Amino acid sequence: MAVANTAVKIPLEMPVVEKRVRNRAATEQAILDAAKRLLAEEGFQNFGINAVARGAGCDKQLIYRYYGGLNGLVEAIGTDLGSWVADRIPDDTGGMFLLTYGDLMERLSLLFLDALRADPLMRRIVAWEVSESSEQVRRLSEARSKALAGWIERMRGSLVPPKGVDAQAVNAMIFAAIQHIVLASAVSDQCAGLALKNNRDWEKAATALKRIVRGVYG
Amino acid sequence: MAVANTAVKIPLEMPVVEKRVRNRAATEQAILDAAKRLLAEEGFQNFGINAVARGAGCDKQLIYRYYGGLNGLVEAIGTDLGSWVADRIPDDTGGMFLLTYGDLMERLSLLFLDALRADPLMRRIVAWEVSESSEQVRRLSEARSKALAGWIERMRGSLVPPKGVDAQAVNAMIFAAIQHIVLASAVSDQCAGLALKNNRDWEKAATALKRIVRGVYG
DNA sequence: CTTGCTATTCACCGATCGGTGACAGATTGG
DNA sequence: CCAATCTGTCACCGATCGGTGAATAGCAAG
Repeated sequence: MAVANTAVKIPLEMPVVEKRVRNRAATEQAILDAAKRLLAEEGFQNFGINAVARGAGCDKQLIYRYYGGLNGLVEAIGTDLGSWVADRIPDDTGGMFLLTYGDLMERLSLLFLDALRADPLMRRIVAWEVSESSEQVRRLSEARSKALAGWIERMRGSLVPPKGVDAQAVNAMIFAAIQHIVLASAVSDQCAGLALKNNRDWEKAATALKRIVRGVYG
Repeated sequence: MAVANTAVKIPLEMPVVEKRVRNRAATEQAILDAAKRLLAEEGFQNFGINAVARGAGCDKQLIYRYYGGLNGLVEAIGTDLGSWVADRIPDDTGGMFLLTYGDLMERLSLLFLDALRADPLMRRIVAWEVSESSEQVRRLSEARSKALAGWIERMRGSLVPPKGVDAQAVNAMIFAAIQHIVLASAVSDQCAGLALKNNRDWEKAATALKRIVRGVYG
């Protein structure tokens, strides 16, 4: 093909364009950060290659190069999740003496409730978990539940549940309740007729939660 | 524009195409059915005009004409939801005498658990509710919670919760637990470490649920 | 049969999606 | 200095999305 006009465009006024430095590590981090931010703020619905690249301010090709596509990127998010949990939920008893299993579960429940309320990324992941059954989300889900189980185990210490109670099943119910109520509140400020807007509402929820725990474990 | 070649294609072998009768009412119903089927089977993720039209075997234009687009269609689904609930959850006490509020809540919890487990459409809607905050899903959500509240009210009869317990908050927790555990089981056969595959597993869940209810309401 | 009316289909639009191949500029090793 | 390598950009692909205007096919009354 004949070259007709190769006139180079020379901008008369040099735009002080941010000199994008060549730095793979920084770019990888920017991509990962953008992915987490996007997922936390927009949810999994419009979470895709194009959106992440846009958010990271780089070309989507780099996501393929550095993470092997969305799958790898999601996996990287999952890897982060461990420290994420450790950073956000206290690992000690807060100076309290947890004498009984009931004490423990009450504290765990309230801590988990507050932590989930404060963590949009976690919330989006939980919502994703119950909405889709792809390999991607399965990995994320595993990472999350593993981190959570580790936290619980560390907090449990040597306390054991009372005999005659299927603690695993009961606790699953309790944690399920917390997760659902927090998810519901995040999208509609209520759950099953219970308002969940101000702190007053959440006090009521926390009290109900305590009552349930104490009703089972004493 | 000059007509160059208007040769009409005449298929040599007449395909025995299903003679599509002209019947607006039937088409509307087919569209609504396809929408419910699609939502129940595929979830809200790929729920759109094109998919519904494909599922109903008609052109998407008809969805705009008859329902005014996806919004109207979703609203129609919501309208159906009332009878949907009434059809699937028993409205009487099943021959049992519910003497106490605890009896009532235990029965309601187990009925709701089974009903939700057996109803994929409801499950998808609940998952949708906690994943998105659009106007569409808000309408659906309202219809669902209204139907549910009505059912509970009918079942409640004259029973009143014990004094000293915030029944609204506690019940919200209980229903939240049921919803989340059923949603989780539908996508991953487990919830918070508790397996939820066979009937044995569900027995454990039901027992835990009863224990929680009895722990609060006696 | 002709003339409407209505149900239904068809063709096309612009936007966005995930994905890929080719290229440009900076860096580095010989 | 040149050549290879690495980082980053760009243009393009086919598919699908929601949405719309126009044409077509069947029915009913005149």
